Amino acid sequence: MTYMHNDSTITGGRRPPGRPKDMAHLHRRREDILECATKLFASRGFRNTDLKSVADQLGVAKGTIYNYFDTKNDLFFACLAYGMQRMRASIDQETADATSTFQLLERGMHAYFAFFDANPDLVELLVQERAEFKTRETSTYFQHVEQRKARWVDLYETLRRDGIFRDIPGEKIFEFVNHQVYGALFANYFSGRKQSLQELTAPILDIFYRGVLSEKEQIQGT
Amino acid sequence: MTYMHNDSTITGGRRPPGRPKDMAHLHRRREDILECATKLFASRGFRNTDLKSVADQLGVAKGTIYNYFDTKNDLFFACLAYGMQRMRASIDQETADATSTFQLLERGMHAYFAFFDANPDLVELLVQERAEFKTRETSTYFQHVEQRKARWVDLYETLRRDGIFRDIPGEKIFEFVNHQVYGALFANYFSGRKQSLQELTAPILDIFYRGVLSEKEQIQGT
Amino acid sequence: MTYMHNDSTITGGRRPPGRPKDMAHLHRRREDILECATKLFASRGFRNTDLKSVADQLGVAKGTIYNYFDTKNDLFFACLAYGMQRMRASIDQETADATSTFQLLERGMHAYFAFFDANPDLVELLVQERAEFKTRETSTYFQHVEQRKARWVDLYETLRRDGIFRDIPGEKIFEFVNHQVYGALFANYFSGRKQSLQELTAPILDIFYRGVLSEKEQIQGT
Amino acid sequence: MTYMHNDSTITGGRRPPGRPKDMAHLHRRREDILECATKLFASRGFRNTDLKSVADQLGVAKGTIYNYFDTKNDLFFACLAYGMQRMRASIDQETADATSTFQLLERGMHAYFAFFDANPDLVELLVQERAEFKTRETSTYFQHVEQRKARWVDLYETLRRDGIFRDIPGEKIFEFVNHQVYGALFANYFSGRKQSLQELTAPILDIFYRGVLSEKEQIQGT
DNA sequence: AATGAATGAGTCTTCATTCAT
DNA sequence: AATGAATGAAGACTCATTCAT
Repeated sequence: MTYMHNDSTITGGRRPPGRPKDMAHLHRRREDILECATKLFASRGFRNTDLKSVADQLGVAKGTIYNYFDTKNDLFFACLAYGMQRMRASIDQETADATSTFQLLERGMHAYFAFFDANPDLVELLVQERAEFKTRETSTYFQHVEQRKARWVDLYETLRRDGIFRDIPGEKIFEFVNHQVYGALFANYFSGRKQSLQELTAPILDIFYRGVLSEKEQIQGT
Repeated sequence: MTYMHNDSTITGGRRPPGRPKDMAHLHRRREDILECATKLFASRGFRNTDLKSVADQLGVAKGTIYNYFDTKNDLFFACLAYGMQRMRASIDQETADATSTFQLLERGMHAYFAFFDANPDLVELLVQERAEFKTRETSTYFQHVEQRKARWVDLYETLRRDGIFRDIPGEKIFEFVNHQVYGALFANYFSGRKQSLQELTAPILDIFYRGVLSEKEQIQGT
Repeated sequence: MTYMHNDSTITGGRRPPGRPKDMAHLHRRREDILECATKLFASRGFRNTDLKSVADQLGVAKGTIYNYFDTKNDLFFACLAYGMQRMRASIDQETADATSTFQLLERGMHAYFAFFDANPDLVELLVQERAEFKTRETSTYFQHVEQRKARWVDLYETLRRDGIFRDIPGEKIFEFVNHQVYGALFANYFSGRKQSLQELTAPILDIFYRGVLSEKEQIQGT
Repeated sequence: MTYMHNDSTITGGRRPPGRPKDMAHLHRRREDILECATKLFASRGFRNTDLKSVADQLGVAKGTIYNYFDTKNDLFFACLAYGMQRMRASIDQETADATSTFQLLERGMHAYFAFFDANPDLVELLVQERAEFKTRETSTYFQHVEQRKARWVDLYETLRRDGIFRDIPGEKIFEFVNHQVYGALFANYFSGRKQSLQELTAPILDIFYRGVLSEKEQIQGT
């Protein structure tokens, strides 16, 4: 039974009773929580981060966090989604106005590395996700990869048809690039030294395009 | 009390009082625990695995585990070390009698992939390590990589001096291969589909050696 | 701040400054809250009902409830009082114009059962009260019983003096009836089957008046 | 994989390894917990009793309780079952060697009241059960009642056939007695005064057998 | 060496209540 | 008067570790 004696004729039906919601405030706070939690999840690990410490860090009560996220797990996945969304936005923006195929490839890889140079916490979150939530079908990250896959495979196939790429299936090439990029990302993360990823773009593309064998060897190898 | 190498040389080889220790039994049980714990840590995650379940799985009491390993952390790191040791042994054996540089490279990569095809649990352990023990300087895996690094870099430098590889620093090449291999490993793990890694060896080496650009393009690109 | 009788006599009947309070509205809303809370307390239990759900059900904010009742406990006791008051009114009305002693007894019992047939929630509230507020001296319900006791005992004593009832203390008879009625009420509640209580009046009074022994046995028993 | 190197041939397969279980101790402790928890649940209510206080009362750690009962709910239901089992045992014993129908009725009622005089906590538990666990089909107590019902109805029917009871369905009589007894129990509980229930047996049976009307009235009433 | 009962610190989560607007 | 975000105390439950037998 809903309360019905709300005499809306008085206000002409325009304004609801009570204090109006401050949407901006809610949105801002939600993001504050996401950013703070991301930082802590990343630096201490999901299981070693208790919500009390997130709240303390924010100068907020524990209960407040629960006003924005139902459970600790939910908060974690929201951090993940928030990070992934920013990643997508960042890469899309960087690659939007590429004028050539090669430029697209270079910008894509560069944008990817640049984003993670600036947001290493997201790598940590991806690792945490896999470590703690084993039951999940696919990781958030790979859902993203799958979504973008077709686009890249098409690109590679075009280059192959045009005789620019050798006769290698686009899918294989995609896999190769994907592994390279992914490996660089995680190797950097796992090795503990936080070097710049962006700088890898050029050397990676060099080998990717031309291989390591000298000209002489390539001819012999044929 | 952790199980350690019971240095019988201390007693000068004379038989100590009491029932003689059944070293084989102790050693065997230690490995049983390691194998069982590895499986559970890998499938459920470190934090989601309680020692009670390890003990139950072994048909042993919880206290028994503590006779072999001081803490849960110790057990985890012992699992990791046990896995890494087996990985090293496996790869070393496969690459021992390579007769050419190219064969060494191929066998090395193949041995690596073959090992993880057969022991996917170790990948999980490496991820768990990074997820839970953030304070550790370097991950167990990268300690291994660093140890072997010089050897490979030397190899690449030789090939470069001999004019077989292009004029790319051995270190860069090492990094490239390392990322590729590492990326393949974790991509496979994170994506959830358990495909064969071994099959990747050939296509990876193909691109690694010759790049993706067609002959025509390579010449133009010069 | 709890809603209370706004004693307008204090201001001498002169109109207070500001917008005049819409007493009817306040009163009506107060009853809405009581009715909604009663339903939820009854169906979920006091401790399993949070004020948020009461507010939601009413389509009102949580804070609004606190404008009418100081605490959750207060709200509960108000529900109880509201229910008891309605019970008393209902029974008093039904028994007001009884013309004979027997009719009074029958109508009393019938009115009692009829009320709880129509308002099973109140039984739940009485149980909740006892379950949660152990410190309270007597239960709300038994305060009521005690208030009415003298009246019934007097009645029974009269019947006894008049030789209509056997030589049993009025208090004993009262207790017997009370237990019977009370037992019927709670047995029905506890057993889970919601049968009609009203139908019990006739069979109960039959045994109450004449006992179960056959005429023959009664004589022998003497 | 279960641990299999347990060389049972050494011990001839007779004794399991490790400290043998002290069954008596476990059983005793379980009952200690049940008794202590029953007391606290009864005096403070289920929701107002935290397991820490049960543990403290027992001079035991909180975790210990969880070694014996999986959840707080489980502990509660175990208390309930424990109490009901003792009730059944007590009543069965008292009524076992009754030589006549009347004796059986009297002893049954007396045993019932005597048990609850000695174990008032069980009444509280029954109320708590109904208050907190609304979803449960039937209350533990009424499951018991239903089990015993047939026996009593048969008895009453026999007395009716033999002309000892009036022509009232056994079921009705059972219901009447049940309500009386149940009402006495809960009225006593709810009213707060802890009077003796046993003393009620005689007056209840008196009215139950012969009714309240005087001989004269009974004849007229016919 | 093996056992498993006991321990208790650590955390997530709930929800009555407050109060600025 | 109404609103609902913020608060923080309270409590159920987990599990690594200890230790007497």
